[in-house]
Amino acid sequence: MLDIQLFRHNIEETAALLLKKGYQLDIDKFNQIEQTRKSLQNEQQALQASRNKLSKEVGDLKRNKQDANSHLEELNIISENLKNVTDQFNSIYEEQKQLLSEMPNIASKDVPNGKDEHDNIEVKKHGEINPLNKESLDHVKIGESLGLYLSEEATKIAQSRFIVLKDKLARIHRGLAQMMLDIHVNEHGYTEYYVPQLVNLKAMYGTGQLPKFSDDQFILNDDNLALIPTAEVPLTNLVSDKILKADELPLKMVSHSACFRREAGSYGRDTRGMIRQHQFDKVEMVQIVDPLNGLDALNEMVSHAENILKALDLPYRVVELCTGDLGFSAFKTYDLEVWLPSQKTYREISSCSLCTDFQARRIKARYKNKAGDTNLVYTLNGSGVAVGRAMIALLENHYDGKHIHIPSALRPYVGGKDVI
RNA sequence: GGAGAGAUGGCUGAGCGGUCGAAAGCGGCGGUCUUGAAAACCGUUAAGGGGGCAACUCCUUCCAGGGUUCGAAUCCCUGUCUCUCCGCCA
Repeated sequence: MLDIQLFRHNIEETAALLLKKGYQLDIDKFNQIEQTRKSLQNEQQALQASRNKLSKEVGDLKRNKQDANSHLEELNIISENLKNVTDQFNSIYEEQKQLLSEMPNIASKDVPNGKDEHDNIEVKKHGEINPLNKESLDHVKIGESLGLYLSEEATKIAQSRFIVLKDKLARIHRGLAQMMLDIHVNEHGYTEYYVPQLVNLKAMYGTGQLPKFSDDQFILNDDNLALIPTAEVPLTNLVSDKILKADELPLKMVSHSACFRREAGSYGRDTRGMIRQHQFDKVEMVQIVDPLNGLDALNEMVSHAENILKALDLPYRVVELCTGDLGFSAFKTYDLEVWLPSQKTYREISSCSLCTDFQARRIKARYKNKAGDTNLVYTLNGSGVAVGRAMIALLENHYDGKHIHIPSALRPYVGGKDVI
């Protein structure tokens, strides 16, 4: 959620910033709501003040055994008015809140302008594109030829966009997640968490998945719970309603979880293979930081994700997302894209975002600085990295026609073998 | 699933329908003392919002939502969560 002060003082400028994120603000409507809110609130508070004052006097009179009837009459009138005004205020206040909660975060000034992913800027390339996989077989062919990739079975017991992995492939998948966790914990200073993969709707609202993107979520309406689309949701909400001490920051958390997405808007995209699934595993990093350190933390987080790809010996590039491709809560985002020989292109495998105080305001995550002031924290999240896609990239880049070559960093996690 | 108890500030915890935004302790901050620190002592310290250039001032908040009342942390109802006991169970 954006700071409402942005709309009170610089609504034109704010509207322009929102437009870059693809949100069209109706300035007149907003101003009108704001004005109504203001006058109703003033009226309500004036009535409350006189009610409080008179009620106090009633107490005094009664204690002195004096007559309070004239006060009581006046109070009846005030009560009636107050009830009226309060109803009106509540409804306009709700309307304003609803409006604000559906607005995206604004982008950093230095984020490149653009419409969609084609306007993203490549900022870095790493690794040589010279895969062992000379025929550019895709992961489905490789997995099936090994007899370890069971898509029909998955469809039988679930639906399309689910997968069953068997034996060595399941082992690689598990090993990848464990390797990533160990690197983040041992080398990058994160604390590992195990978190609920169903969360309440308040938590989903807190990180920005609701109310606007309910179509993308699996929601269990009978239980008021949702399957998490990313561990960012439970991890970030860990600090909701908290006032942290300055020296507790930064908080660096990491978790391996399954992620569930309905992929409502992506019919027909990536239907082959396990690029885009309803259920996939991800190792997620979340940082809660002092606002002064937001950008440094973002750069650091990107390097943490990069280290995973380096450890796996995978060619990748880093792109900065343009304004039109930034997520709802993001202020600035870098994606890591890994080379997929079968598609002859780089595909997203990690996304690291600085969300400034956008989520913090929703979840009331604050910290007290040395001077004793209470302020909102900044939140960041990044994949470190998507496990399924890492496995795909590993298969496609390190398959020599017969075996999958295991990078040395991963070997301890898959039984020590250098080929599988 | 059944029975009972509870939810109060950063934390622990007291609280009679009005003098309660709320005792006390811890913690934080400032000071005295000290070469420095600790201890001791003194002071101070909730959050959110409205109005005002400002000094300041007003409103809201004691789990959430309703209700009773001139007035609710306190009384009533509903919900959520926590704890204890019983049942079931990976």
